[in-house]
Parts: sequence; C-alpha cells; structure tokens
Amino acid sequence: MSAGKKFEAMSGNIKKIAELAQTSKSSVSRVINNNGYVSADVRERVEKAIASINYHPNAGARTLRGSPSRLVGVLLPSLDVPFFGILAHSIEQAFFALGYQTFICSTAESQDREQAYVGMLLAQRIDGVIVASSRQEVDPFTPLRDRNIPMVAIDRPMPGLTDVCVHVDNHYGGTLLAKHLIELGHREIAIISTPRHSEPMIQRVNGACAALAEHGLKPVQIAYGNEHNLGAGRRLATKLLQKTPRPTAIIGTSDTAAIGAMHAAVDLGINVPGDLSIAGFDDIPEASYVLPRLTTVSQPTRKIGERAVHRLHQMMSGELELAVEDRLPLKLVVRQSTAKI
Amino acid sequence: MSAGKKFEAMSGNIKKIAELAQTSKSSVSRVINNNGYVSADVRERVEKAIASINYHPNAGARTLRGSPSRLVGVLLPSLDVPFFGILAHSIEQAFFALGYQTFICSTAESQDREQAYVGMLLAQRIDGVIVASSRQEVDPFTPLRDRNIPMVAIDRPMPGLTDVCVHVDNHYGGTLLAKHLIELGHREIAIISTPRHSEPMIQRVNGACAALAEHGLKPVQIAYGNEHNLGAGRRLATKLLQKTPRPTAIIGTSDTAAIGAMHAAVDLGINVPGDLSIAGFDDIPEASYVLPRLTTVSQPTRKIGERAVHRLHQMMSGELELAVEDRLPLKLVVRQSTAKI
DNA sequence: TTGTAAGCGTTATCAC
DNA sequence: GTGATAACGCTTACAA
Repeated sequence: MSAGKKFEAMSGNIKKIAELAQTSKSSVSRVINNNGYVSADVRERVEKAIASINYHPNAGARTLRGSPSRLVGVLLPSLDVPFFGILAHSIEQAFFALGYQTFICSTAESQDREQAYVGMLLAQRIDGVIVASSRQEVDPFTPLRDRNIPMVAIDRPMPGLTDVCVHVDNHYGGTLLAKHLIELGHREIAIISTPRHSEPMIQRVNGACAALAEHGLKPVQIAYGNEHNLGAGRRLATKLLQKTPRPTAIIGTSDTAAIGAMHAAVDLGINVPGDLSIAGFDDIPEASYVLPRLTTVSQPTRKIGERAVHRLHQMMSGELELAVEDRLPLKLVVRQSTAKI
Repeated sequence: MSAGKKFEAMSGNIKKIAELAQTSKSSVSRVINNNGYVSADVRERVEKAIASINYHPNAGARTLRGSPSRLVGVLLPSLDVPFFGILAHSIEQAFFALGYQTFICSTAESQDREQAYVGMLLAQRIDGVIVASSRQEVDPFTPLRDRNIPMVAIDRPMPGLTDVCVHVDNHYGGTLLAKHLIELGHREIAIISTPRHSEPMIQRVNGACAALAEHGLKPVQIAYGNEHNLGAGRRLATKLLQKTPRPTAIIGTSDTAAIGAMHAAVDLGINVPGDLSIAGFDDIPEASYVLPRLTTVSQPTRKIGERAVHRLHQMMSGELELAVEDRLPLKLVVRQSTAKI
C-alpha cells in the first residue's frame, strides 16, 4: 500500500517520457531545454508524451547538475503590516515575471528566525537574496555572504554584508515633515517613533530634528515604542497629549504611528487638524483611508521592490559587480491632517 | 575565471565533510539525520567539520532520494490587500513552525498565472498546497489533484478539487449585517459587492438578501465592481448616492468596499452615520483605523490560516483521509459607522 | 541527428 | 560501528 501510494503520487520522469516517445533520455532533454539537434519528428513525439502525463522536470535534479535553481529568498521583518506586504507583493510579482520563484520569509524581527531561514535558503541553493533586517545586525546573514550569494539590501543598508542597496533618503524625508509643520507656524512639535531600533525610523527622527534645529527649535518630546502597529502609536500619543502644555503638532515616523496618534486625539476630544496637526511617513493606502486624510511623505514602495529585483537580477547574471546605492525619490503629500496653527 | 567563481560559490558537500572529519559519507549522513549507529568520537568530528564550513545539506538531492521536500505552496489572488496579506503571513508563520518552507504565489486572479505557478510548484515537488482561487475555476489546479498532492481550499470551497476546506459561513455573515441594519430601522438598504465573481462576495450578498426578504424587503440596489480596492467601492458608492431617493444604509461585502463608500460619502458631504449607515465585512485592521470606526462582520483571519496549515499538515502526514469542512465563527462588531435612522 | 554513460549530492542497503 | 555502492532525475560530453 505504501508502495502503491508512492507510485500514484510519483510524477513521471524523463525516462518514462523517453519510453512513451520511443526515444532516449537525451533527446527528451534536448527537446525540453531547446538545445542541440532534434528532428521535428522526435520533437513532436516527445512533446505529445510530455503533455499526455503532464510532466514537469524535477527542479532539484536540475540544480544538482549545476544549473541555477531560479529560486530566490526575500527576508522581511513582517508581512502583515501594509508597507512590507506591498513590498513583498511587488518583489514576488517582479521575480515571477523573470521566471524566478520566491521564498518570502517573515523574520518577525528575531535573529533566531533569521538564522533558521538563512539555513533553509542555503539548503535550497537559492540564487540570490533580498534582505531587510529589523536591526542592522549582520551576523545571521554572514553565511550567505561567505558563499558569495548575490544580495541586495532593501529599505535600509546593510554595511558589511552587501554594497548594493535600494532605499530612500529617510533623513531627508524627516526634514520635509518638520519644514512643512514649521511653515504652518508650529513650534511645539512632538515626534512618535516606533519601532525604536529600526534604522529608517532613526534617520527620520534625525532628519526632523535637524530641520527643527535650523530654526532654533527642538522637539518638545520624542516618544519611542517597540511595535510596528496602530496600538503603539495610539498609546504613545495618548500619554503625550495629556501633558501640559500640549504640542500643536505630532510627527509620526510611520503612517501607522501617525494614524494611532489620530485615534488618541479622537479619544481625547482633540480636533485634527484644528487643534492638532498630525503627519506620517510612507503613504501606505491607509493614509488616504483615514479621515481626515493623512499628510505624509510618500515612498515609492512598489518601485523600491521592483528596483531591488532588477538589481539582484543583474548581480545574478554577473552584470553588476560594483557597489550600487539606489536612492528613490520621496515626496511630501499634503492632505487634511495638517493645518496652520 | 568561470571555474574559479563556481568553486567559490559552491558550498561544501557531504564528501568534503567526510574528508574533513576523516570518515565516510555514510557516517556523515548518519550524523546529520540522527539515525543508525555513530560513535561519539565520529559524531563530534563530523559536527565540528560541518560547523567549520557552515555546511547545509542540498535539499534537492535529498528529495531526489525520495524524502519529502518540506516545501509547500500557497496560491492566493493577491498579497497587497490587507485580508490576503494577513492570511499569507499567518500561513507562512505556521508552516515555518512545522519546518516547512512556503512558496507564496500571488495569482493576480489570472488563470495563466495560476497555471504557471502550478507548474513551478510541481517542478519543485511540493508536498502540499493551500489554495484560494478568485473564481471557482478548477482547471488550472487539476494537475495537482491528478498527482494526489494534498490540497486544502481556503476562504472558499473548491468542489471537484479538494474536499478539505477551511472557511467561514459567508451567507450567515451577510444575514448578520442585514439584520443589524433592519433593527436600527433601515429599510432602504443598498449593497456594494466587489470583486463581482468572488464566491465569498456572492454568498454575502445572498445572505443579506435572504435576511431582507424575511422582512419583506429587498435591496434598493446591488452595485458590482471588479477590483478589490478602495477605489472600486468609492466609485460605486458615489454613483449610488447621487440617485434619489438615496439609501439610508450601505452594506459593503468587504471592509475595503465599505471604506470606499465612506470616502464617497465624505466627498458628497453626507454625514456618516447621521445621514447614512455603512457596514463592512472582514474586520481588517483598517476597519478600526477609519473614523468613524467601521461596523463589520469579524472574520478570524489568522485562525483561518492556521487551521488550514493544520489540516494540510494532517493530510501530508496521512492522518486525514476524509472530507473535512471547517467553518470558523463570525461575529458582528458594532462600531460607530451605523446608527438608528 | 541520436543514444550511451558519467556524474551532480544524498541516503538506504548491505557487507564487513 | 563503519564504509562501499547503487540509485534518485537530470544534463552533457562523447560516441555512433
């Protein structure tokens, strides 16, 4: 029974195709891979045989012979927050178009998981990896580097790991937000930054502080959280808004944080943007879902994914040997959540 | 140079480990797989050798010998809409915990893509598949069924493909929404359903209509769209709200559609819930992001993913041979977007 | 133009 | 306890 089952589940192989088509394994291989000489006659018989049992060449056996696996890995902190969901989606789609299959790995900000994933990807003999690590920690990924696996850092650079990076200028984005609020007349500006140790968030805070400093200002408070979700922003803002004097504006280092702050304001009966301006970062779809619609710095999320795929593809084809840093453009999008004081 | 490169990129193999540890391939294999007799001495030498070159067994070669690949596929219509993003995430996490690697495939509602993905998954010799197809179309997936690949349908049944399904009772969910609005005094109720041909959406519409019929009512209009995004709902609602007489309530068959409708109302200066009640379906995080927060039917999205993984795991271990239909519970969540007329 | 045979990395079988 | 060896499915010299 076990044997019977195995047989049923077993897919045909190249030998079986050869038998069905009354030819040899080599000829079948030649047809499949479209190389070498094959007569029209043999080709037709083989194609018929392949279709007749819905045969698919065993990818593992192929890579065993030295062909690239056409498998790639994408390591992201999570998948269920909008920004990374969209990023993962655009990456997966772009790889599919190039004939690659993607392992999307959600590392949940844990080094143990990162390490486990790296091991699995190596075992699958992936051709390349796109990586965004929660922290700048390089350790879990060094086995990839040591094997010369082509790697592209996305969303944040990974110095010491790879010299190819696709991201945005988060520092500059931070200055855009601060300047916008200053122009609107705000002087008492607070910042909500979460998750705390994420490099992009740190850069955004720094940028905002730098722009404030140019006007002789500094943030009335910088509140840090640990999670990348609405609740974190809401909690931090609730605390912050109950202090006196209250800030007249809040910068969230992500839209999620900013929207959380908006909810805190509603809970406390504070009018946005009448009594309080709020701005975010990323321009996820939800930014224009909320009412009032959120002023934010727009990041070309899909393009970032696509560019990273393009770069990795170049590396895997040996067309890119040098260090490259792609900085995609940011844009301030003014909506209804910020106003003159 | 090509050869040199290849060598560099090449990872060590079991033979190399055997040399380093001064033993045979067989003993190395025994250590790795923890079966058969190995002396403590040999074991230690092998483990040291493995660590020294960061060796990872070639997964493809293993499956060539007949071991399961511990690879699974998940076919979803998309990844960048919140519901499927969360579903994909919970599935991937649950599989990781079981030692499986997941191919997340975003089929973009296209049969060509579905077919291409099925071919790729078959070539990778995946052990099982979780599938949610946009339509009830079985054709692209029959090669999986023909090979006896364990399959679980998720979010919607796939009759003729698999008898194992994890979903919710969408019809019942539809009745919950209609009853809620009727209780609030609404009689002029419109429905916005998108994407049109999605089976869950159809069921939700049917459920709502059935509940209305019980009270001698029927929807003033059912508007259909084709996309699963905010814009579709907004467009449909804008049209619908400009007719006279205007409905006093709108049921969206998804939160996305409902939030789109909310934006249409804002654009037209219609107060929600004062002049118009709006309710959605799914309870994605965004449902409580919007203001007013959205009344909706809550679907246990993460649990659905986890249960599907559990079922597939059972099938792959041969513990589940029969048909199973898991229906997870729905719950009406009343928030601020619906009110008495 | 076609077929034979070796070898990719692994594990199971069997002999020692 | 340990080590040869064959076999998994495939591609590629090389021979015919």
